[in-house]
Order: sequence, then C-alpha cells, then structure tokens
Amino acid sequence: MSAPKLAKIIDIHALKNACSNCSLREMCLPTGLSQDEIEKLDQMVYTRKRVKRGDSVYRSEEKFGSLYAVRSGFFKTTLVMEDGRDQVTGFQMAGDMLGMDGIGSDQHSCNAVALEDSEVCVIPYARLEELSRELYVLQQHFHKVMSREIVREHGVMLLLGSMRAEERLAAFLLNLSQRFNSRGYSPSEFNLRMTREEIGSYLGLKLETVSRTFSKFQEDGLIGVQQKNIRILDSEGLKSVLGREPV
Amino acid sequence: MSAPKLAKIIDIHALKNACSNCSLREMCLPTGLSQDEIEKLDQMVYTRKRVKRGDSVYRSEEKFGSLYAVRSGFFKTTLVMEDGRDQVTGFQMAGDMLGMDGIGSDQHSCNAVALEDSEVCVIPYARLEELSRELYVLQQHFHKVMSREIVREHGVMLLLGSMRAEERLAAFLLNLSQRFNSRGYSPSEFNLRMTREEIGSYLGLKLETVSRTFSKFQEDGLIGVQQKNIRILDSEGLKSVLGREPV
DNA sequence: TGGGAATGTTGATGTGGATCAAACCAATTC
DNA sequence: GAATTGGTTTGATCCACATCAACATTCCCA
Repeated sequence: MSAPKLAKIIDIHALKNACSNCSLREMCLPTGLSQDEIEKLDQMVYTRKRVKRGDSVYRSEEKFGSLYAVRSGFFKTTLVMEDGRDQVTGFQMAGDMLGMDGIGSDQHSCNAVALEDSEVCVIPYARLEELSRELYVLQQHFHKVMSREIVREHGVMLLLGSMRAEERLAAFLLNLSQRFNSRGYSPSEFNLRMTREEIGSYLGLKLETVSRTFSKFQEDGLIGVQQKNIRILDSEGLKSVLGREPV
Repeated sequence: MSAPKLAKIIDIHALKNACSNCSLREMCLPTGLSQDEIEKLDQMVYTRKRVKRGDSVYRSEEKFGSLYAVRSGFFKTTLVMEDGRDQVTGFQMAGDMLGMDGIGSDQHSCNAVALEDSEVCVIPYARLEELSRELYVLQQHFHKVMSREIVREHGVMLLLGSMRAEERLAAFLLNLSQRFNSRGYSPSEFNLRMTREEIGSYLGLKLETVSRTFSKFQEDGLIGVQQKNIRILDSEGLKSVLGREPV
C-alpha cells in the first residue's frame, strides 16, 4: 500500500548494523539484556528505510503494520482537519518511536514527515508483540515507551491549554535542549530542523508570534537566534519565564 | 502510601461480580475469548474500590502499581503546574481506563478525581503484564487501549491548538454524546458531571466563555441547557459548527 | 429548613496574539 | 550574478477571548 518508491530497503544484518551494536540502543531498546536476549532482539528489526526530507514514513488512514524507531534525522507528526487546517503533534529525533497511533484502529491517524534526510528502523508490529510475550524486559520497555508518549502529550495539553506565548516557546526550547543533551549533543547550541510555522503549529501560535517571541528572548539576553541556529545563553532565565505572571 | 481511608476494598468474587459477567466487558476487556481464557481473566481483578465524589483514585507523584477500570461514575484527570495553575486532561466514564500515565516512570503524573460517587476495578499492573504474556488477545487489547489514549490526546491537541471556542465546545459535546451513546445512554440528553470551570480547563477556555457559548448554542437552537442538563437538539448543526469559518 | 458557599449567567471593558502587509534574507537555480 | 523561491522579521491594526464585576441560582449540610 504505502508507496515503496520512498523506501530504500536495506538488509541490516548484511550491513552489520543490528540493534545489538547500535549506538541508540539505550534510547529505543531495553537495557541489561543477556547475550541470548540481545540475539533475539536482533531478529526484530529486519530493515531500515531511508526517508528523504519532505517524504513520509506513513500517512494518515494508511494501514498500520510497523512501528519505526528513528535512527537518524528529524521528523514531525501532523494531523489534518477536514477543512485543511493542520497541526503538528510532535517532533521526533534519533531514538524516538513513530507509529504507535496506528495500533488502536489498525490504521495510522497522523502523518510522519521527515524534516531532513533521515533513516528509520522498521519494527514489524506482529514481531514486536510476539517477542514481547517472550521477553519480559521488552514488554516492559515497550509499555514504558507508550506510557511516556501519553505523558508527553499531557504536557503538550498543559502547554496549549494554560500557557502564554512566551511560556510555550520557552518550554519548547528547554525541551529541545534537554533532548539534544541526552543524545550527546550540545544543549546550548543547536540547529532547528523545523520552520517558524511548524513551531507555531505545534505550540498553537502563528509564525509571526513565534518570530517576535524569539526576538524578544534575544533582546532579553536569554538566547541568540540567527535563523535556524539557536544558542541558549541563559537557561535559568528561560526556566523562569515558565510560570511567570504576565508582565 | 496512598490513603486507604478512601478505599473500601471489596472481594469481587464473593460478590459474584467477576469480569466474566460484568456488563462493561466489551468496553474494557477483549471480546471473543474462550471459557478458559475468561476464567484466567477473572484472576486479574481482585478488588473494587469505591471512590467518593471529590476523592482521588491516585495522585501525581504517588507510586504506580495498578491500573483502574472505571466501573461506574465519572472522573477527571488533572495536571498541576508548579505555580498552581492546573489543567484537566481528560474525563473518564464507565469502561474507561485510568492510570496508564504511571507506567513509564513508575509513578503517577496526574491526579484522578471522582466527579461523583464512583467505583473502579483495581488491575494490579504486574498481574496484567503477566497475563498479557499468556493471552494474546489481552496483550493486543491492552496495546489498543494505550494507543487509543494517544490518539485521543492527539485530538485534544488539535482542539486546543487549532480550534476556536465554539468549535471546541461543539467537539466536546459531540464527543460526550457519542460516548454516552456507546454505553447505552441517550446521546441527545445527559447530565454534565463537571462544572463550567472544569470544562473550560479541559478546553483551554475560561468558565465565562464556556457559559456564554452554551447560551449562544441555545439561542441558535442547537442545544437546550439548564444548568448541568444538556439536550442536543440539532446534532448536525453542532457538527457544522466544527470547521466553520469565523463569522 | 435556612443560610452560606459554590456554581452559573450576563454585561462592560481590556488585551494578547491574530491578521494584514511590506520588507528582508539565504539558498537555489539558471 | 540576476532571478526565483521559501522562510523570517517587523510594524500597524483588529478581534476573540480574558478579565472584572454584579447578580442569580443551586447545592449543601449544620
């Protein structure tokens, strides 16, 4: 069904790139496995898939069959309303999981679009179910991943429902910073992969508001912005924007 | 840890109230099980717990140990920010599942509060994990329940991020109506269990806006409102509020 | 059963962020 | 290196919803 022209299928084992020696193992798989268990896990991911910037891993309404672990690159997930309005529901980077929205109804309910040339590991869902009945740690890990997605979305609901523009953007930047950090990149300087419009869509703001707020943070000495390049100059200051009464 | 003064523990088997003959079975458990499997399932839920209006099933930061299926009554889940602002993240009724937020970090990340005297079935999480390794249908069902929660939250994000006040309230009413309907209650007349403030908190609006919008819908002949009693007079009209350009 | 608190309605006014509009900038492409 | 394109910034104005305020109604439980 899903257009295979976008998918360049790779046999990972041939590439000696199995999960067992993937640098992202601690991000997307359980830790503390025996050699035995690790070998079982390697059987879970047969293929990788390259996704070019702008292409989708899956689209809304498509039949669900696999989960995808981001191996490299950057994604957004979007929902589209009947009238065309759309909303970004998340940004995913290396180690994050895509596709869990599809399990409940056996078809995907959002679009997963690459914001730069990326690569995902394809995890056939039936295989994951099967293996997680055998491996307790895998079952446990998978449940945690889903639960954390629920909690992340709670956080976004809080942001969209209760925060002002400045708070939303500060929370967004701090979250990105923390995620880059936990992947071994600098928490204080990074490049945004998404446009102002995509940030706005995620945060429930218009792109002009995002731009103005960036400028304001810059004037206040909290960050340095140059187009997509962000330097966080005062992360404590940013944190104190959160929960501050409107001026 | 969690105050047991709130919990009146009941031995369900003594009450002949096992899952196997619960009227909510199709809502909260997999269907199409053999007699054998049903008997296994009955071992999953040992206890029920009564929760009085205003009391909590669990609170944020509490250690996670069980999931809870709403047996009767009505709940809200809320998040609280450091500065005291809080936000309702969901309303749960009979057949809905509570507590999945706790799996990822082994502690709850929101409060689950009864909006009326209610009863929940306690599902020890370790037991659920164990059984779902044995029973494929249970595993599958549980994964679907979590996935649907993710999709539901996507919907709320869309609502909070992209809809205007009237659209939010229309979507809210239609959702409630549909949920009452699928539980065998009237989709066109029901009683709200939550206050205007709680609705507003869920929808990212102030209570005054909720009240005004109810009044407007009433003037337009879409609904009848009398305090907490709602009659849906024109559900097609309500649907057409969704996605309508601002007047 | 009455009185006070909680909840709900409605009006008047204010404001944060949206909208509209015009440059500006960086990266491709020819 | 001029032209095109996609993205960003900034200013002026507007409006949907918030805020503030007064009053009405309902719910409790003492």
